[in-house]
Amino acid sequence: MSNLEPLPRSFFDRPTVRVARQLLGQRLVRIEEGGITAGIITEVEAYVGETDLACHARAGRTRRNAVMYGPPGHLYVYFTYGMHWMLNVVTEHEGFPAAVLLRAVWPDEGLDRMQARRGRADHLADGPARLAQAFGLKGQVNGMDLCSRSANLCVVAGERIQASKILSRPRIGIGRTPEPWLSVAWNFSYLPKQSR
DNA sequence: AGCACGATGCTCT
DNA sequence: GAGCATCGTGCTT
Repeated sequence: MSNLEPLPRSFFDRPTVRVARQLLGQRLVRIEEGGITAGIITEVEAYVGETDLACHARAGRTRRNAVMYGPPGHLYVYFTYGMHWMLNVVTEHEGFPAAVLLRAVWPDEGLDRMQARRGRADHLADGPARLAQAFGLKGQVNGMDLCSRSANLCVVAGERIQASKILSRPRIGIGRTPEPWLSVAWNFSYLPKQSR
């Protein structure tokens, strides 16, 4: 029986880069009527405030990014490239727009549901859009609270990843962003026991 | 293993 | 109208 205790809001109410690094190794869990879908978080990215020119909040508050300005521990979901949904967890105090993009998880429960939703048996959740599809999440869950007792989607404690095992790289897919934001190493990942 | 490209529609200027 | 926090396919090394 797996742990279903959500990480507390205080976990997310901290500097975004720290939250991002510490999300590695934790488990993303969705509770459905048909069962549990879950995986270990293996890749994330930090997007930090209006000064970060890769962050959706760079031009201030809009209808799309409003959730990022809200309290930490909520889900920020947006649509891109005409077909893909991205999942982010809001960080830092209310009023400061920042979030961590979930880019990959290592599936460890509910593989059958992920395979059905992905329409294939491999590459289930390695990539932000694949992850969202594997968990069956779209725009309708934008703004959801991941820290409430009754949340059917949350982050629960997994294993702690040693700092020496964490790889830092520039963020992916932000090609026209000016420096230094283009090159700052705010993509964090690690290799779980097995390889992809 | 790596690159090029098309799909497809929302958001903001 | 431009630009996208991407993915899958197909083709080349």
